[in-house]
Amino acid sequence: MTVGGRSARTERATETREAIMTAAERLFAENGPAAVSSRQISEAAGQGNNAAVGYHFGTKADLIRAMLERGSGPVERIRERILARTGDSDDIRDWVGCLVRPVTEYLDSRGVPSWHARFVAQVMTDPVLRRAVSEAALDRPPLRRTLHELGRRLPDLPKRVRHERGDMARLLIVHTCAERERALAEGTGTLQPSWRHTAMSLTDAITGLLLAPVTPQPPTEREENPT
Amino acid sequence: MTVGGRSARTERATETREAIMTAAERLFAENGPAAVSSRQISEAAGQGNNAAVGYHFGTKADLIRAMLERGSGPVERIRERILARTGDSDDIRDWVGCLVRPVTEYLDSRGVPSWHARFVAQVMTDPVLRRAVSEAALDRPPLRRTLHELGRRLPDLPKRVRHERGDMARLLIVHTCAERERALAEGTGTLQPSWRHTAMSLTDAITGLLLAPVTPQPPTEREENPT
DNA sequence: CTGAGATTAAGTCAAATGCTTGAATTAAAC
DNA sequence: GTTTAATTCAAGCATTTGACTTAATCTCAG
Repeated sequence: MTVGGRSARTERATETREAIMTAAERLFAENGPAAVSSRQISEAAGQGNNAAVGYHFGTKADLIRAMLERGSGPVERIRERILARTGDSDDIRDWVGCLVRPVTEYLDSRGVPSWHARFVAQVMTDPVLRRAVSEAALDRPPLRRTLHELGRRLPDLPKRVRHERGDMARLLIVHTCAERERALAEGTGTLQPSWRHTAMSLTDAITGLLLAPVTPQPPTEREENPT
Repeated sequence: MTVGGRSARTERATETREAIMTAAERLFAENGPAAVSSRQISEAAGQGNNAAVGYHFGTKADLIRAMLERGSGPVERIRERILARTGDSDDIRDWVGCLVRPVTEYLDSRGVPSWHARFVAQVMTDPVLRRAVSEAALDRPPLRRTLHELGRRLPDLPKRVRHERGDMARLLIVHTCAERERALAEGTGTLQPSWRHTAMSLTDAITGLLLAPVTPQPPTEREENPT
């Protein structure tokens, strides 16, 4: 029966796809996406077939898109759960937490070592891959709602400043998590850099960042010389 | 005369080296360091010799190190100038400016389009290249002094928190500048995302980040249930 | 139980890459 | 004016890569 598409054949294929994505995540995180060939990924996934990536995903960019999808699903589910528990709190930190915690808790759930944060950071930084992220990870309803609710509770900033600081918060979450993940994997941190602690640090920092006073723009361009 | 080592021959070589680094900066920023071959760089630099990179720099990692050096020199010189003008101000924003402005002003001096910020961001994110950055860009005396003076004026944070937030500030500067540089190059920004404006935004944000209140650590691990 | 379609295995091939080599060019040194 | 060393050029080599092809294996509907 093809009920639910769960035939043994599609299941086998799904296992292979998962194996490929898991292997790719590690290889990408360790070497950078551009430095890893589809061949290597297929081999690392235990597939004698060196064209397995091509067969199951198409191009390497397609594989990366699928990997981003795989991650953003669980993250958004966690966000929905936290969002529900947050209700209509007026504490800005709660809403920043809705931004941060889904990511850290997902990474926590992946155990140590995890590779996903480093993988995402690399993809986001790559000039040709970066656009795949916005399509896959941004524009999810729970995230949009979080941003909306957070925005309503922020002191009224100029639109432009709000946008800039949103970008900075995003950069901070992605890259800080990547660094923590590395520290966690290498066991380098002298102190426990747990994901719970990381979430708290990030929440503190981003809250401060969003609430920071805005230096008024000089109306026109002037050379710096504030006497 | 070999006075000052400025013979015509070494000068020619220096020109070639500069041409290679300039071409590499653009290619790296546009495609990512791993996706660009030494051959391509040599060709883009106008060298008929496809081995020019190898001859002048050695491996690609050596080239990247040289490129980082080339950038960090001017940046640190600007920092010294700003540092001198800052004197012993007690305004934290002034000291954060000593962190931010050398970078933005250097990028400003490179005109539009520039590629250096994107190049550095990529190198910093690459798992194998990243260590080259710390050696080349960090550990410069003016930067160390800035961090020291800034630290003295910060409210006393736990050592660990201070370190974490320093890392975040660094991430923020590097990646925000990279994004602005891209926006500037693409002319995408609906509003003027000038480097002066970027410096101000970053200074505001980082100041807020550094001064943010610290949520006290729970002494032991507890499950989240803040009711 | 059998055949069709899906999946995996194994190998081929042209193009690209890093590295090396030797010849040609150039300008300083004698 | 010849020698010498630094630099540039052009080609070659072993390896890798992505795309493609062919064959073997597996699943399951009829």
